[in-house]
Amino acid sequence: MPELPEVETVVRSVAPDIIGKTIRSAEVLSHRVTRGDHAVTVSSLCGAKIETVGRRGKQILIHLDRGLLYVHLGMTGKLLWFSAAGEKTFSGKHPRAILHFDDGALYYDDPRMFGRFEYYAEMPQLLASVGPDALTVALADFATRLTRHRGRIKSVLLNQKFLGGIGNIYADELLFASRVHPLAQVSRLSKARVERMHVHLLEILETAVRHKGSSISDYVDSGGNKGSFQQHHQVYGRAGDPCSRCGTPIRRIVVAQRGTHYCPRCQRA
DNA sequence: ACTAATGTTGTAGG
DNA sequence: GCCTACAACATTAG
Repeated sequence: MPELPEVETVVRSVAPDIIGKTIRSAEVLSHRVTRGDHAVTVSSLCGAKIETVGRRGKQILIHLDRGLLYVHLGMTGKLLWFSAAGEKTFSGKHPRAILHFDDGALYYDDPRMFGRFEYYAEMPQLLASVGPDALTVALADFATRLTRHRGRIKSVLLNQKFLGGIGNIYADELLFASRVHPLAQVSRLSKARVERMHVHLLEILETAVRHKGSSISDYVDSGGNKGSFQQHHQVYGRAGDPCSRCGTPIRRIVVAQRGTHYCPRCQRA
């Protein structure tokens, strides 16, 4: 569900719901999503005030006046805000954690439970291993970091240690826009090709954020609203469809255990 | 019944 | 250590 544009959209939508508010009570319902001692998590969260809501790659960082709430949406995680005033939005069917405020409640809903919802008294090391954010990385940084990785470009793009935030959808869309074959070896990419990839990376992510992300199956923001960038996908989920550039059918292969979509004519090996 | 799904982690082998 | 492939995690939808 969530790559950088979706996570950014969630952060932007949930921030005004909770910033400056105090958690009155907390419920933790899953031992998989929230690890450690649930009683400690609940007692730590109770009475804490939300100061800021931020993001690094796909990681959501909710800073409290005492510690940090770390949220990763995994594949199917959602943060849903329920206003006590009424206007019910989206009813999650798999709540894994709930924060109650005076004027509403924030639900962490996640059917597959691949996500995380964890409290840390101190800044965790989780963040250290994630590379710079893909939305703001400078060309020089992008190019330098690329040379430190080897293997297939698609695999490297999915590696969060390289850049934070790119997932399966945006990796495929970026490679199509840049006309790079997903199996291309990173070491063989020309300087011009790398520059082109950097331009398209920022362009695609910014556009996707403007469209509030891609709603492929059930992704929604904290108000239950879907994104619309899926309407602009050129290759992702379009196997067999004609390429928008040349008309050749889009092909689907598996790379790094992920479905990978590309145009065999526009993206030569 | 079978397959694939927006993600990450651990294991084994090269 | 880095890379690849594979399995695993748990659930839903086509």
